[in-house]
Amino acid sequence: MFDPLPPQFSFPEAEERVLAFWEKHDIFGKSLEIRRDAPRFVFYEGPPTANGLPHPGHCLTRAIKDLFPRYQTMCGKLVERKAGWDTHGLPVEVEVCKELGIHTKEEIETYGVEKFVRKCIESVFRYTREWEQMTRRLGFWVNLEDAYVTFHQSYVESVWWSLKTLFDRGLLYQGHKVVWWWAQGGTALSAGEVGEGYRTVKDPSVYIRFPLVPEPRASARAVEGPADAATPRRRAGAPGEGEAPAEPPPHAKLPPASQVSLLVWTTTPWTLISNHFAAVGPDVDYSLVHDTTTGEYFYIASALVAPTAAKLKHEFAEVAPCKGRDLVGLRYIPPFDTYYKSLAEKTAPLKAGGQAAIGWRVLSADFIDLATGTGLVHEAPAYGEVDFLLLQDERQRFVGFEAIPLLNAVAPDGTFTADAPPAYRGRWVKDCDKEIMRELKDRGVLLHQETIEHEYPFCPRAEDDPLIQYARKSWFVRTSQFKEAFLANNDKINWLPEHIKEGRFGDFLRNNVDWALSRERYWGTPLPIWVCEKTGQMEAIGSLAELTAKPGATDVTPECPQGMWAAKKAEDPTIPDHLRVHKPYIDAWTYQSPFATGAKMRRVPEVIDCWWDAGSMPFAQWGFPHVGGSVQTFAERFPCDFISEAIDQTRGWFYGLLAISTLLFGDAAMKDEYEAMKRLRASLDLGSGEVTAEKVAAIMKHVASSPFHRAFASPGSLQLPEGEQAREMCAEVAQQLNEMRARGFPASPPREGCSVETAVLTGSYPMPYRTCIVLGHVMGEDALKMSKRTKNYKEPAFIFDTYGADAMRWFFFSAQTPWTSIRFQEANIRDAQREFLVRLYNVFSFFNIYANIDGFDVAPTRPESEPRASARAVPTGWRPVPERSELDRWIASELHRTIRFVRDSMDRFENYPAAGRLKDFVDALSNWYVRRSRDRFWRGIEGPRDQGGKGGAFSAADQDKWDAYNTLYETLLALSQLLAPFTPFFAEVMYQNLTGGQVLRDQGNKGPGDHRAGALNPLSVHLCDYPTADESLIDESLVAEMDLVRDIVSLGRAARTAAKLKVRQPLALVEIILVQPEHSAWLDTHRALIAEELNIKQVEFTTEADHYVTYQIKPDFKALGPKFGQQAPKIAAALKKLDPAPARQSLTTTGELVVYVENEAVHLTAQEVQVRLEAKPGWSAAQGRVVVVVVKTELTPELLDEGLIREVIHHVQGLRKEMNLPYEARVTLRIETDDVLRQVVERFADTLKHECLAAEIAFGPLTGDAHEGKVGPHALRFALTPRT
RNA sequence: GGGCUCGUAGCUCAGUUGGUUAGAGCGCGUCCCUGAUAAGGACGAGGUCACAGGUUCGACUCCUGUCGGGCCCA
Repeated sequence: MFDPLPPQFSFPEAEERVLAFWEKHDIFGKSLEIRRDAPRFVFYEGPPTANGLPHPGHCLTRAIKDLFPRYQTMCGKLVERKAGWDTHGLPVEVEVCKELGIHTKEEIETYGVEKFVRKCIESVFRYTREWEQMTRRLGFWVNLEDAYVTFHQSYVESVWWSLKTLFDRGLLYQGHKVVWWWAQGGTALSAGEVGEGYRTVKDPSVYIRFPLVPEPRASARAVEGPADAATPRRRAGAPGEGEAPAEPPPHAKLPPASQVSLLVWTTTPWTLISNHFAAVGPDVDYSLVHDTTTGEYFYIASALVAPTAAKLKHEFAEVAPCKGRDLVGLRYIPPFDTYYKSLAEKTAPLKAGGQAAIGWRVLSADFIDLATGTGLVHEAPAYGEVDFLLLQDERQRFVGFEAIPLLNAVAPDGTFTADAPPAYRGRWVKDCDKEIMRELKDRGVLLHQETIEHEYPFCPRAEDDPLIQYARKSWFVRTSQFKEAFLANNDKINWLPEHIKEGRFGDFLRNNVDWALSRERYWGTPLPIWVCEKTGQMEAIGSLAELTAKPGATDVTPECPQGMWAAKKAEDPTIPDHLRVHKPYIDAWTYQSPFATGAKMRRVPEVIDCWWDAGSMPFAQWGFPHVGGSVQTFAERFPCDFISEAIDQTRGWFYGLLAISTLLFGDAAMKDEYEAMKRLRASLDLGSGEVTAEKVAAIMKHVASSPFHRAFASPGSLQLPEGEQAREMCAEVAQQLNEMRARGFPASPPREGCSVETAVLTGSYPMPYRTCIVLGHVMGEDALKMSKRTKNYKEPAFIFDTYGADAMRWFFFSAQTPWTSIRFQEANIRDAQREFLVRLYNVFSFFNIYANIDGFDVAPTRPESEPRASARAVPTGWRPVPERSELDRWIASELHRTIRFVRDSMDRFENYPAAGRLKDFVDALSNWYVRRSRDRFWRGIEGPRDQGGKGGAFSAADQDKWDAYNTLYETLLALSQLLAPFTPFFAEVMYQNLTGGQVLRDQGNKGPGDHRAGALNPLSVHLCDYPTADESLIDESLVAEMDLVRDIVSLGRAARTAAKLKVRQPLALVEIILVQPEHSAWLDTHRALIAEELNIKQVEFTTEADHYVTYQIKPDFKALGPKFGQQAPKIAAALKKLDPAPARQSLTTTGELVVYVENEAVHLTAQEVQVRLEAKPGWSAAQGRVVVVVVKTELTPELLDEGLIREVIHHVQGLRKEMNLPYEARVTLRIETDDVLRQVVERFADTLKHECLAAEIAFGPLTGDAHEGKVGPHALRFALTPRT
């Protein structure tokens, strides 16, 4: 007995029961426990921020993140799922500021950094409860209790370890970065904030003369390598070598005394004071023009000569054209001598040899815009990002990176410094624009000024404050050095969709610039660098313990003589301990400088980019390497097998993971480590010096802190000294190494026993993740971005309550590939549920109802003591599938084909094809297997139920019935397991019901629950193994034949429709014409089935039916094309001309066909052509690829009468339903109609009585309410009276 | 402005190394079933595969350009 299903099944209610069941029995925990010793499938959780509410996009991410771990678990892997939370960063600070009603850094300082940071820590978990509810309700199994949190001390210290490692390897450096700067507030703004504040404003637009230095070209440019000079910035997309070499600039031919200038354009006159270079596009066309008004000469972009002349109201006569690259290297006099007066003659050595001036030269740039201006651009690198990058590229050409200074006459508060001319010092730069223009005009440098309107950003908090681009000191990680390693790692990642690898992500990697790490903010991982107050020398610190162990380390401040942390903690014991490693507490720590006596080391003020936090999670989630056991824990779980996030993470988390892992664990890291080891050995003098326990301990300590030695080095490579103690330590290390290798670390293990050196040479790239599914964005109902304001999407909770989590999950998995951007429409979710879950429920419910009616049971029918082949229960009438009927063998074939397909797809992380296949299978089960099997389920039972087993005492009819039950039962049980990763709730409901489990019964559903199968099955479907395809049950030809029958039936119906003959009208004959005779023998045995489905009395098969059809011989291009190439269309033409009947004859008898192309015989095989059939006109026929179905449309009086009676039955049954009569209610039927129909009814009275459960049929005029209908040409009035 | 990506039926989306009849669901129309029943099913109409060139014997598919949407970066 199966627990009866509730009359009104509610998916959301059932899901709540399932959740309670899972929690009560800790099914998630058990699913890990049963795989405790299994190989790992490693999953990394990309940490979300909990200071915003979860929306449908997060549901998609979490659904995908749940699907594959569940699948892999059922496939026998251990899939730990540690949750994580991203807690640092500007968004958190912004939220807190909103709450406090403040927004500047100054206001934060006034409010108090300590109080502010404590507000931040409260804010980050504001919506934790909502996140946890969503996660639980969606069925995302993840370990929330043991989540990693980026602000936790162990996490921060782990991040510190990574930064210290990089600092010690010289990969962390200080430089400049141009940011959008709010000068009045003294802070940089994020891209998002800048985007908020754009307004249309009027700004000056000025044309300035940069006179060329009147010295001979030879001396001016001799130091410049022309090819080098013509190489634009690397972002330009690689012109460079192979390009036309630069020509001498045309003005060289002018008389020596000629006045030649660059004509330059800018909209920020205040930046001219810090002018450093001029830029041209190397491939842009320029012209040397003669200003006939003044007699001087200008360089100007050819395309802009005319508009500029018009503006200046000068006449320009073109003298000679040239390319931008010809101008590169020319020197000029800037409009202000701020820096020029002292630095004009300064040169610095080039890497390529020789010297070059450190400024006021023409550079080549790729950002020259010919829409406005003059095509020559003034460069003040401190005030523009592209300008600054141009400077960085120029610096690369010099021996010392700092050989060229950054010229900057503006203070962070936006006023001119002492470097600027006295008139402007101390004044807000934008206020000086007018005076600067007047001065330049007076000096004759400014040729023209006007105003333009354009979009310019303002501070979104202080609307009158325009932002400026401004270079700030910043810390960088030298990621650009690792570009090749990034690309090599990227190559090993399985990206879905594939184009991410070479497209968006590969592209980003190829254009890699150094990671700007630091942020001048408060709530983030503090940058662990301490600076000597005297010498400026620096040290990185890897942990709090390391810091406090430094000589003279203390956090005593004037306000806190007993130490800041102790004081604050005493003041308020509720301060979370994790804050010890945060601002402002960490800033209090100082220690003795190792660089200068009596000097102190103080921390730099910055915190770091929170993307570095997130990208560090592979090791930081374990507190690696400080926390005990974390080295091994990490090594066993790196790299991971699977991550998934939305596409916006390409440059965020996906990049962070890859970059940080490559920097820390890549071959360059190993090489550095190898060198460090060598240095350590040398310093300990192991070669000849005395071996002491201290020396061994020093080496072992080093080894212990190094993941590379643990993972890559063999004890031999350490060249440890001899001795009992050393040997023991070696053995210990060796054992650990072997264990880690056994668990698959590193990703590509070097040969057994090879040294670090060999590992470096063989190259072992630690990509942090093997497979990454990049999700599309979830859009609102209107295909626009989801917006809280317009409310264009339904809340997840609403979907859960209305349709359930399975409906949402199934929609995500089955409606589109995961990288398609999804429209989150309620209707789509409802449809997805109806076409799959509801359909499956109907089949499930069908089984449940009739299995209980017939007493089908899966309880063991033999004594427990009797040995069984398997631990499975033996259900009523069970026998092996091959002994069952064809239909059973067919659905078993389909089931196992489906299992095979779903496994293949899921192993490749392709949920969409897998879901599609499951959908098709459920469709086949519902619309063919159950439909065709109904009679078997409904047939009455002849003998007792408890026979069977060996000796099979069932009658053939009973056995067939039990076969049907067993087949449907086994199919549904397998389906519940197949679906478990996709729709874990409904899968559990099915499984529990089928195995006598508890989910439904716990809720007070009545039902005896008397079968014992449950005891033999795992407690939950999620503790089962994923089904494995049994190839022996797959009968491919049966599948093909059944497809053919379904095709034939479908075509037959189409033929009927075409002839306007409804299925209710019986017909005499259907002719089925096959292209190939191969299946006809099998089809012959299925005449009855086809006859029944089509309501046609006689079914005939033939391959020769020339009077119904014509033949067509068509080329099969897939075979012909590669073989005949250009001849293919000619062969096609020849085939078209062929007489098809004899051609077909030739093919069937000789298997060959000869056509003539340009008088040459071409021999074609049967595989190279396709024979098609086409019905001749006048027959009602429908054609498929290999079959034509022709229906005989002739209606005899007998057939017509049968049709009429079916019509009458249809009407009566309709009325029964309308009257809500119980299925078994017997009725009296009264009919009023003409004589003809009456005679028909009388003739078929028995059929009518049987079909309509009519005990009596009465004829005569009807009074009162009678129903009316039309039966063919006859009018019909009728009424029903239930009999008691 | 640059990079990536998408554009296929009224709507939402598939389309597997290029092969000549481009698919599904919804919606629509016609019909069937009435013992899964506030369900279920069949059939049909509907497409210049955004546009324009090119490569090829052959292009929805590959290349170039244009137009339009999205994302990221300027």
